[in-house]
Amino acid sequence: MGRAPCCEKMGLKKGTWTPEEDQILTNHINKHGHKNWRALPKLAGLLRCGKSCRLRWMNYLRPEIKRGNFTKEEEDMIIQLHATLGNRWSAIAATLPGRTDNEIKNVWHTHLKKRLNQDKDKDTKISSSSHKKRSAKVQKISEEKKEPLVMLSPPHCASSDVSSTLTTTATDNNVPLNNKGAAAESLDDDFWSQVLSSSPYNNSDETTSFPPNSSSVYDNVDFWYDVYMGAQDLPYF
DNA sequence: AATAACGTCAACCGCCATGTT
DNA sequence: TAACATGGCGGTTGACGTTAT
Repeated sequence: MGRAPCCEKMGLKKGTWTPEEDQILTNHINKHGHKNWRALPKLAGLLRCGKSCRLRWMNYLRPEIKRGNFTKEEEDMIIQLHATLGNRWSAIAATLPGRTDNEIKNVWHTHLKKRLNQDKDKDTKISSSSHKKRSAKVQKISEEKKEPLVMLSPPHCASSDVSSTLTTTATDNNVPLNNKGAAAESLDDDFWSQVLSSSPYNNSDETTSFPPNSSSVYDNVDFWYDVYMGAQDLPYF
């Protein structure tokens, strides 16, 4: 037997969502949550397939979604994480609260790829001082890595810790939280173990938080930068 | 003013992983 | 354990807005 189609094609609306549809979906989810996406449109009275509803909610309607342009810090973080994670947009999104994988993917394709190419062109012409700084930083990291490493096992470094630290912004009990945390959890344990063991933030002090506590995600850019730089030393990449 | 070219972004599609029966 | 259902992810598309000619 073949796989069941995602949704009934007949009679279901496609394309841009109207404000009315948004309102209906938002009201329904605020009231009942979204335990079953496939059943949701019928229950809410929407002529959309469940997948479409889920996408609309996840990428646009969730209250924790941050709209507006990406900051320089966010863009830098995306570039750095992309170098490490590749096109694992959901994993990258897990580190940027309020940003969706779709949004990050779009920004990457529209802005950042270009920016990277430009930077690359510049780099081939000038050896920048920032590069030297980074090299010095990497060297420092390498030196620190000579110390015995204590591998953080997932239960300790726990991607769930990552997700809770980085993505938990909603508090409405009726509304299931953004599941992007699960995306972070989906990262290979091996990956995080390797990256973290390479990171200067890895030490035997179990009280060290991951990432370090800070008032905003932007304060963590250095943290992710260091994780990234550490990861670059891994043969895996 | 017209329109072609380009950029942006919301949304769709198909596949895969995981959960359930 | 197999079959199926569902959620989630990444790639891609197409509509729309903006800029250049």
